[in-house]
Amino acid sequence: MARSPTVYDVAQAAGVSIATVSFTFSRPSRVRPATREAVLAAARALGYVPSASARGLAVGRTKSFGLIFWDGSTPPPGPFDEVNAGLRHFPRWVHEVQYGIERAAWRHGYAIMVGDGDATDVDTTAVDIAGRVDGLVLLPRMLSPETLMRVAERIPVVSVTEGAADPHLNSITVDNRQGMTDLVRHLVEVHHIRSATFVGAPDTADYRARFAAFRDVLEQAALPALDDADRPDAYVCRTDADALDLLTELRGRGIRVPEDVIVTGFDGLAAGLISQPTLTSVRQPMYDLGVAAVDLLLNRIADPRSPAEHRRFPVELTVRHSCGCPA
Amino acid sequence: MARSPTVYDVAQAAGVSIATVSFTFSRPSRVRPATREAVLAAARALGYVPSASARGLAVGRTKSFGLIFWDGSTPPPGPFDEVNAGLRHFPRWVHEVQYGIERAAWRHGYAIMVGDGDATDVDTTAVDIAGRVDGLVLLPRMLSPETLMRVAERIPVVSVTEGAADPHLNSITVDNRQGMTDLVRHLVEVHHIRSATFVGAPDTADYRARFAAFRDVLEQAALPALDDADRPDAYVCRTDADALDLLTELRGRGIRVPEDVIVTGFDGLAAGLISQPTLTSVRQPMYDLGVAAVDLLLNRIADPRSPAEHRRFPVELTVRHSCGCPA
DNA sequence: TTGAAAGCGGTACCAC
DNA sequence: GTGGTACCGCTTTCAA
Repeated sequence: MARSPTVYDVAQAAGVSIATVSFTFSRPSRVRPATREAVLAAARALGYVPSASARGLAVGRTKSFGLIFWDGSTPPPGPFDEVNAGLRHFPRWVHEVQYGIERAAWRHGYAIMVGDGDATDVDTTAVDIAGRVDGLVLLPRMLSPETLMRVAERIPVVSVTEGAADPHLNSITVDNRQGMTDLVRHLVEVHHIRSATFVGAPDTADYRARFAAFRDVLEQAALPALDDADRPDAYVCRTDADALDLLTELRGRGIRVPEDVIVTGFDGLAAGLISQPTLTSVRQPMYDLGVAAVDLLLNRIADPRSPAEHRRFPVELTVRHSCGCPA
Repeated sequence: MARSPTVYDVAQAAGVSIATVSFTFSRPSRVRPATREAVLAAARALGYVPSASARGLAVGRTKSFGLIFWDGSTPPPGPFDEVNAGLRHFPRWVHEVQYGIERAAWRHGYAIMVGDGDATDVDTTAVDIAGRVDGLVLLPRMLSPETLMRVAERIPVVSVTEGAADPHLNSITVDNRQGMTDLVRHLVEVHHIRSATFVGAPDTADYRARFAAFRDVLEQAALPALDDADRPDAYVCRTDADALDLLTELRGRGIRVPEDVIVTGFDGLAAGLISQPTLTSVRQPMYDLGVAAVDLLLNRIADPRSPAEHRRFPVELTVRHSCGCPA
């Protein structure tokens, strides 16, 4: 790990100026073939690797987007594979969104810088990452409003699946209301439930929307929303993660799903495909959310004074066995 | 998106020099509380976001690791979710390794920069990413030897699951030989196969090791390794991806698995949990491979003159239904 | 405790 | 077509 060669070293070795070295890489046509060859040969011989920091500083762009990764799950201690049996920790919602972001960014020549949104001080992480990239994707429940504004003033920011409190911020959301409505109607009309309980704290915009839809459908059907004390006909969980946890708990208590009680999730995680029973849920188009996020970022970069965009994606009821439908 | 405030702006607003601003953030104890407050207030008021490019240039480190992502699958066109039904495209081997890398890196305060290894010119991508980070993780089958050496001369590099051709490069491998041996022995001893065919090109070190083990076990048992023309008792695939493709093809031809023929994979993808039939395979500890990769990188950074490390991980036979064992 | 100033490694404008 | 050079924004040594 000797000191890395720089443009200066390459220039000297090739007997040209650093400007010529720079041009050789940025606009090869502007430099005479013979000179170009000499520069490239010198670069190769020295093992020249351009410093992105220097370039970024000079041009003011980094050709990369940042992603503040938010997991929301306590990372498993111990051997991951064992703890993850049943796909409980991977892949989750974020991973699939991230994959969409990555592919979309790569297609446009951007790299992705992923920072830890589960760190104790997310705001610091966010500012740190923001300082390195040309645009930032935020996942739900992340930053303090002040940090958010601070970052958004510097680079384009898109918030995935959190209604934009501030209309100046780009956002991607999903149709939580429609998804939850479809789900609960299915339970009412097909499985004739007489009561239901909503499981999970409605503490983000997404979840509040889901809970509201849940409550509305029950009201329309004149059915009661029971609290945890009673055993309802159905537990409607705010996320798949909640639902999977509940399945485990119910099994421990000897309560059968779906025979004794119905359980449903929301998100469409892979784990719901292999759970016992398989999980009825509402599937979000996670990959596409990620792709759209990059799209908005690129739009803002192409035209910084364009207005903020807000896109809403449809979701899809996925009927499986935990609601009593055939597996 | 006005011009971003810099240390100069903050210094001016706070009535101090840029050195003091810098110290306020890097060594707060070195500056008098009153001064510190003034600087922080100014920074907050201006919405100061430090430029990582400038810092990186100044200190020569970026506190980030690079990952050249290699998928090996043709990215699905069209709506991803539909194409990915059955988890065929996500999550794959790389995704789980990546997750391990990310978590491990974050734990040590490093961000992860992910670049596209499926791009037409991987070498260029690699050099580009290498110029931005303090260490690089390479996934299988990636770079030309020249590029590899060039990059490795500049920053620590660890190659995941590719035997280190060059002993100077850190590497993580898995015990392909043992895994394949266990698998084929299972087929011979439990399912009494009389013949088998290896499916998939043995074009990397990993796969060559698997094929060698496959052949050796058959030889010891005095059994023939048939080529594709004949129908063997078992198709032993070099990867799960190959096996899943084969399952689809066989179903199309009306051939039943495992009744008519056995099919096995290698890797332990999630898709094998929900395939019809579920897939007998050999599971790699992907997450742990990622964690180990970061570990090696950190070791080299802590002591640049320490010798290259090579770690080999055990794998585990995962018996499911496609070999004829009970589902 | 604070400030002045010299880099860090590129880019790109302006001369020649 | 090529070279000289002034930045880009931050860190860090050295003096005050």
